[in-house]
Amino acid sequence: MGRWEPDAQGRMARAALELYAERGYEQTTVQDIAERAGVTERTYFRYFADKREVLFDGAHTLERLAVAGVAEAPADAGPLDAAGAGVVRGCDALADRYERARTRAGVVAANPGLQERELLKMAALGTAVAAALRERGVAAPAAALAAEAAVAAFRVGFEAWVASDGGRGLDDHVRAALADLRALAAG
Amino acid sequence: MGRWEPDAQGRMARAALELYAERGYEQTTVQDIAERAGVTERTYFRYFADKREVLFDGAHTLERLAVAGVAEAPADAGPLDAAGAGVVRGCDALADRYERARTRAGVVAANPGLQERELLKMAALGTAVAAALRERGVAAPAAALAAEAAVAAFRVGFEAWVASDGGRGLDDHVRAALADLRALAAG
DNA sequence: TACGGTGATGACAGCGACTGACATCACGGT
DNA sequence: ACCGTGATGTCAGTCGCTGTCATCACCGTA
Repeated sequence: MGRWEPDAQGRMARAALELYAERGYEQTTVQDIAERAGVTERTYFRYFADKREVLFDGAHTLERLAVAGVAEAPADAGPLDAAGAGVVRGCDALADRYERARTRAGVVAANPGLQERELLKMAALGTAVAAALRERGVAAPAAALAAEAAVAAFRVGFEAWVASDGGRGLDDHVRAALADLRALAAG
Repeated sequence: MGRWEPDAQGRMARAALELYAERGYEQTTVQDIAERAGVTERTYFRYFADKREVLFDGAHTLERLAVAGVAEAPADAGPLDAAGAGVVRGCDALADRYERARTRAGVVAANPGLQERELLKMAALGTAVAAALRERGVAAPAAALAAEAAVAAFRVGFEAWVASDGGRGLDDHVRAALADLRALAAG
């Protein structure tokens, strides 16, 4: 693999997921990833902030979709409805990547450090959704709570999805979690 | 400070918070903390797993209180009520430490790495509360969602507390967030 | 008092994550 | 053929973190 092969970032992301899944996150060095991708360690750190970030380069897409979903929710939808519409829209970012999502979820579940990063991304998603809600005129505290609740439902739905056989879509699971949440709060 | 002065852990925790607040987390080395506490770097890592953990040694107390609060909630309380009672009970762990909590919150807010750790602790709190709810006979999915929601309310309440002048107690803010959450879900 | 066991600490070497500085390379335009 | 530009390689260095072993203070016991 030459020095100027295209898609260095994609090669590194794939190499990292493979290695993390094969031998574990801690047993993989950044140099291992760089070698498999045909670059040097220094180049890795030009694309990814640290050893973990390579697993989270799709987070931005998810966030962008969710914000769009909130903005385009019906005008008469309440805060929780709008936030729910956002995270359901975000599901499009992962819809056709069930296998990869499953592998990745297994890697993350096996390492607390990676869980930390995932939680930070989810928190950022919540912040973005909350901002989108305020854009709709929702008051700040209600926006924060509705966003947090919707993101919690997304997480629960995501976990159910990767634990399933993939027969139903991620969005189905997330919608079910949102419905559960409403039932809970009412009870 | 001699080699065998008592309360090495407490000294290190105080030194770390001071240094993180004075010059920032990244500008502080573990050796700086160890020196101010009168120990060596190696001793630091015998008490704390890493450079961040020194700010989170109270998390266990919070978790234990919350679990007790859930277990002792009225038998006829719903899942969200019981989870809410848990996080309200957890407030006792911080009730008389407003100043320290404020300083610590500022340090954490200034560093994404510390936010990650805080999120992990909150997730662990949610897991523990969910387990306590299942102990009460709540079904697994409902327990997870109720716990997540209650922890979200705790976080919102905590943020309001440290942003306030400390006139009202942390538990007041958390109770208000829980009430907001109910109103939201109903709307 | 002398002695030995025990737990905490210090000293040291080493790996790996991450960064800054500078050289080098491929490519496109002139 | 030349040059500017951006991506990459090379190198040195700091810091987080760990394993290993020696050392120290304390405590019980003879």
